[in-house]
Amino acid sequence: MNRLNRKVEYALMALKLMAQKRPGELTTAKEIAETTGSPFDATARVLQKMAQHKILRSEHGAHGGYVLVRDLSGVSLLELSQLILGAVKAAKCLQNMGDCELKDRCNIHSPISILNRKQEDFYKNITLGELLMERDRARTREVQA
Amino acid sequence: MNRLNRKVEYALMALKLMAQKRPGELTTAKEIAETTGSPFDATARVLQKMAQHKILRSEHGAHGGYVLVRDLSGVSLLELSQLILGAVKAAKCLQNMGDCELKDRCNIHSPISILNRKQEDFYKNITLGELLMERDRARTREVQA
DNA sequence: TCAAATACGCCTTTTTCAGGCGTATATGGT
DNA sequence: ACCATATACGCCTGAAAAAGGCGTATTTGA
Ligand code: SF4
Ligand code: SF4
Repeated sequence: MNRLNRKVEYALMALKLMAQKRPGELTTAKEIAETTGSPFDATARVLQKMAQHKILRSEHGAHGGYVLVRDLSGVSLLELSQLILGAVKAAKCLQNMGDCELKDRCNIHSPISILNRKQEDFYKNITLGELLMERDRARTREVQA
Repeated sequence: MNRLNRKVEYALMALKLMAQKRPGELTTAKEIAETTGSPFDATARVLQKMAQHKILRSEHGAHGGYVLVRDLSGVSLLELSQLILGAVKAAKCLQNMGDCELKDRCNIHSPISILNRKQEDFYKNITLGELLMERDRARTREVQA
């Protein structure tokens, strides 16, 4: 249904790259942008956001960079999206400071709120660990197909 | 995560309204737009789309209108979204005719495709019936909380 | 002192979303 | 026959959101 935000994609690419490194090894925004092809500025911004939220640790100055400090199996896709995008709800009226001009005549408030809850549960249960570290996912998919 | 498209909201409002009527009773786009406060044109368009896909039946001319012809418990939110929005995938590269400029260097193809599949499954399992006909949903929620 | 890196705010461009307009067509009432 | 009221549909414009570039400050190792 919904297309993944580009910034979230950049974050996932960066995390995937960093997860493949030796523990403690630093990665620069430049390196990430160059290997993935993503724009430097946008990449740098999501790295900063993730550092603020303690998913990464940043080191300033020359030979600086970022390093993964949280176990990705403990980070949900919901958390990642929220820290990058801010809380995104299923409808305007649920959003923080959201004012929908239909709010008085609207007849789907409770369906929308139910859906919102289900969506949050769904994304909360997808961890970046399981998403990015697909070991023998190929085999699994063949079996399912 | 993702905000529901406005057209889909209009469709849900219309369906909810029509589901509350006597079986076979016609509802006009004008009535729906006026009672829900949604813009007439946008509402009319989603009604036409739903009629094309045989969720509604339309009657032309004076005293015309729309009537629900499918059991909403057999219609998924995925189906509704697809017929209104067209197939929407989790990323550009999965979209029909989608060309992502990163596709060769991108390192999250398979995570994205896994996510896409999960999302589709999720929305496929939400029926409009369960979403719109919330009988004693209030009680249910209290118990869960 | 310089080079390389993070940090951050602002701005423009691009793309998508939302919705209005015009017009054709169908149909029942008068 | 004519008109009022509906659906059907394509096109176009304006608003909103997404995407991303620019400038600059700060940190730090060589
Ligand atoms: S339309 Fe109804 S549900 Fe959607 S945002 Fe406005 S009030 Fe909330
Ligand atoms: S970034 Fe990777 S996943 Fe996202 S669209 Fe481009 S290719 Fe597909």
